[in-house]
Amino acid sequence: MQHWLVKSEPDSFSIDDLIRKKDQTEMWDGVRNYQARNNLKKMDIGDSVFFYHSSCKQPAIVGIAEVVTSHYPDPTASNPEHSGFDPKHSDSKPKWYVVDLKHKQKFNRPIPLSWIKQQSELSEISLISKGSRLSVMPIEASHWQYILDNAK
DNA sequence: GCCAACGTTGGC
DNA sequence: GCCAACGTTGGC
Repeated sequence: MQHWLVKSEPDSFSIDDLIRKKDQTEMWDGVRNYQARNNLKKMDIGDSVFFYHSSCKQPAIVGIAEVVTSHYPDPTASNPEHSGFDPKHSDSKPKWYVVDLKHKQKFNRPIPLSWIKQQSELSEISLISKGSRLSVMPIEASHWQYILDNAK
């Protein structure tokens, strides 16, 4: 099993929004970056995902979701009415993909970015290293475990 | 609101 | 294929 981290701006879609969804599940659409997309395509059903709040007062990992589908074409990319529309994308020749994510756990204590930066054990984590602006990134098992142990 | 760090675009 | 210009992300 692999571990991941996805970012979301809580003003647009927060972990509480995910919890309120039917089956606590949401199609994770709108990824329009090749590296992030490639990460998305590597996701397997059952993989665990940190839910990260970005561009807000306290950027932090706020909980865990689970991958419940394999990747499939992003329907918002083939909808001209949608802001994520891409004329180079089609259902027969998809360019962009989504997976469905299901809520699993919300931390009592979010893990702030500021704390993560202070941990020498996490100095190599993808979240704070080069290319850290990706909205979908892999997390090493050791980093995952270290964060979990401090989340409770 | 600023700006660093990227990614993307497009002229050549 | 290079690279300048531009756009976006996201912390601060």
